[in-house]
Amino acid sequence: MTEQNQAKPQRRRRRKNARPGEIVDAGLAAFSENGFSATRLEDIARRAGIAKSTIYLYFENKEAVFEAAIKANMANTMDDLSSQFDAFDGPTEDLIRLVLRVMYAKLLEPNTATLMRIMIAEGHRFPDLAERYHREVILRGERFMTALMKRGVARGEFDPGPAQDFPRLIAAPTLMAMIATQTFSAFEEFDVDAYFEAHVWLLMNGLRSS
Amino acid sequence: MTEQNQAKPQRRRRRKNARPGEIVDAGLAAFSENGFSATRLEDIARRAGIAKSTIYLYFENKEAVFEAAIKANMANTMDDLSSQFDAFDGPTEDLIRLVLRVMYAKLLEPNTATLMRIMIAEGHRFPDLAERYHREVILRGERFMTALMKRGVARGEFDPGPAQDFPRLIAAPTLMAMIATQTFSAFEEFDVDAYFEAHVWLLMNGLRSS
DNA sequence: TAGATTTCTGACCCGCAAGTCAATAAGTGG
DNA sequence: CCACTTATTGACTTGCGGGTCAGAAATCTA
Repeated sequence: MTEQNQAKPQRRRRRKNARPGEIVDAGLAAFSENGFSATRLEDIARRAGIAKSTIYLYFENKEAVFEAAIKANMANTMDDLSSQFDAFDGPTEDLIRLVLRVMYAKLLEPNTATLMRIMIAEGHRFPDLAERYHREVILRGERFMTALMKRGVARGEFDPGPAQDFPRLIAAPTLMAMIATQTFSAFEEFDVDAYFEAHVWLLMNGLRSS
Repeated sequence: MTEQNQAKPQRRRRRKNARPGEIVDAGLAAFSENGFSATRLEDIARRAGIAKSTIYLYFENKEAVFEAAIKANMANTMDDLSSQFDAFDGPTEDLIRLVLRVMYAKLLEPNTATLMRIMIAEGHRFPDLAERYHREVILRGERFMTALMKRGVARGEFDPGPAQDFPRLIAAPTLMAMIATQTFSAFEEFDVDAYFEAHVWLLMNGLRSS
């Protein structure tokens, strides 16, 4: 994201405006490896190539770094999706394919996956973050899926059915893929592409009007 | 599960064989609220109504309590499923319905949900636990789902298709429900029963032979 | 009822990580 | 090149929580 400076020769460089970004990046990386509690500010500092105390020049405390890291990543999570939708004119199946592809790409990208994982795990300890995540990611995603469904029904491609009321059903397998690659990757081969195809196949069969 | 003794009048009671169970229960409760790192042994002790040092009579250290808590819960997670399968004779759709119902019940039970959540979040910090979980829960679950699919195809109820290769697609929405109820329940109404119906509907439509 | 034995505990130790601050080096303008 | 400002730091304090242990209390045995 922002500039890396792991092993710059010159120490003690002054970079007031670049610092917050560097700290946030380092924080995201560190938090994703160990979760919130087990991450030491020292870790973050080392990753960012600065002293621990420098962090306190830019952030109130550890929690503030955490929040900033999450917010930074959350901001652009959903933007990629909307751009796909607007100017598409083909069958809804193709559109869903496209959208799901973006979702898979997003969710398998380590930063986002990590963020999601931490949110699932420690969300209830940061209620306002969880709320924000829910509002900005989950709900927006759902509205988006709902629009897709409606489009399909309107064009006579899908039958209306109870699944229309739970757009998150469409995304659920993506979550599963995230977990497979994040948590259990050491113990199994997981062919994301084949899984993706199976996901789409099952979904389309389920939605398609008969 | 085992006997609760939050506020027993008589203190310092000796209950050698009941202790481990009590500690494990208290541990599970505590860990689920705060995750592994943020949980203090003091918390566990208070919940179990004993002194912190008593824990060390029965467990090596904090991690051992965690492992015991997870193992205790894992042991019987899958047993409920197998019992359903064997002596069933109706259409596979009904069987899947039955199985999914058990899965939902299991996963929405706080202890199990919690365990799963922690596994997702901190799994990679406990590789052997994650491996065990993967083997005893994920893989067993998958074998089970595969058997269901085969049964359906053999009876001519389902078409063979790529989804057969990824039985976890069937279970994915259950995971989503877990997260909705665990992490975001404060911010939304979530009608589990309606969701369940929609899940089954979409799934059956997707699998059914046309 | 009086040891002997076993379970339990409070007080303690110790290391680690969050957070502070006076000293210091990097820039800046004259 | 020399004050002057300000970003940066390493050494320090502090509190918290994991882990230990000597002794107290419960239970057992006779």
